Amino acid sequence: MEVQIRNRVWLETEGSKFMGKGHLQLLKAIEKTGSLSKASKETGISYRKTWRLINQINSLSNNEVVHLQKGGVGGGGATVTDYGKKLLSFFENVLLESQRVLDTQLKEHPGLWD
Amino acid sequence: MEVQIRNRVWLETEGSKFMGKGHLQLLKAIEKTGSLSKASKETGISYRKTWRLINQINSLSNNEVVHLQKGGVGGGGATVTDYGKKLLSFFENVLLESQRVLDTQLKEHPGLWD
DNA sequence: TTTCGTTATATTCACTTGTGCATAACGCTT
DNA sequence: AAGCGTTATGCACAAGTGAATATAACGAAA
Repeated sequence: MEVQIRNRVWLETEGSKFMGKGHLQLLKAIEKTGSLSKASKETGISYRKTWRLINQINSLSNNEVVHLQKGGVGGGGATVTDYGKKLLSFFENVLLESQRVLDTQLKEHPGLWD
Repeated sequence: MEVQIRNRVWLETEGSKFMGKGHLQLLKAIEKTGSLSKASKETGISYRKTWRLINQINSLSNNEVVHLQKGGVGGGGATVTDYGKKLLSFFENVLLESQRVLDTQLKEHPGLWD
């Protein structure tokens, strides 16, 4: 019996979801592409959801996480702020670390799945 | 800015969910009450879902986790097997430990939420 | 054979979540 | 002033999830 341990981690503030896996994917894709629409295609997440997630993380945070420009050269664009990059790095670390711990716990109990 | 870190942990086997938070609550309640219907009321989880979760964990596991008796004395009942108790104990530990690790990570990065 | 409380199962409804499509608003460039 | 690609937003639809309800099936005890 092959057992895997999975987890989902997210940050909350005042009961509202602040940052999760989707946010992380999008922040990375925005860094790479420079726009919400391209990040949407890159990740496979619909633009509707993309916009909602970025709007969420921006409005819940005291500091701006993604800077949005509507109109202008190239039609506009989106960039991850320095603060956003710190946040991204922190959360990515948390994800890796937590999964590592869980896998360890699993290995410490062999023979439980016979 | 008050930030909390949350997580959901579950076990999978062959792509199907095997055990999660709901299962854990129910196993505890079954130990206490001796029946699915009472465990359902105890936890506030609907009987439909209760039955489905227990059926899931039983059919995905090689060993019986909850022993179900349909009909008979008192109409029947449900008991957690010895194996089920081991499983319960393991998973409860994993939940506590993982939350502990996440909270630690959060504390290691003060000033990120100013 | 009847009774009892339980397990087992189908059906319907509401709620949530995400997609897809359409369209407006924007502001720099030409 | 026109064009462009982007952000911003509404609306209808589908899919998944769980609650509520009703009812059948079961088997030991009386």
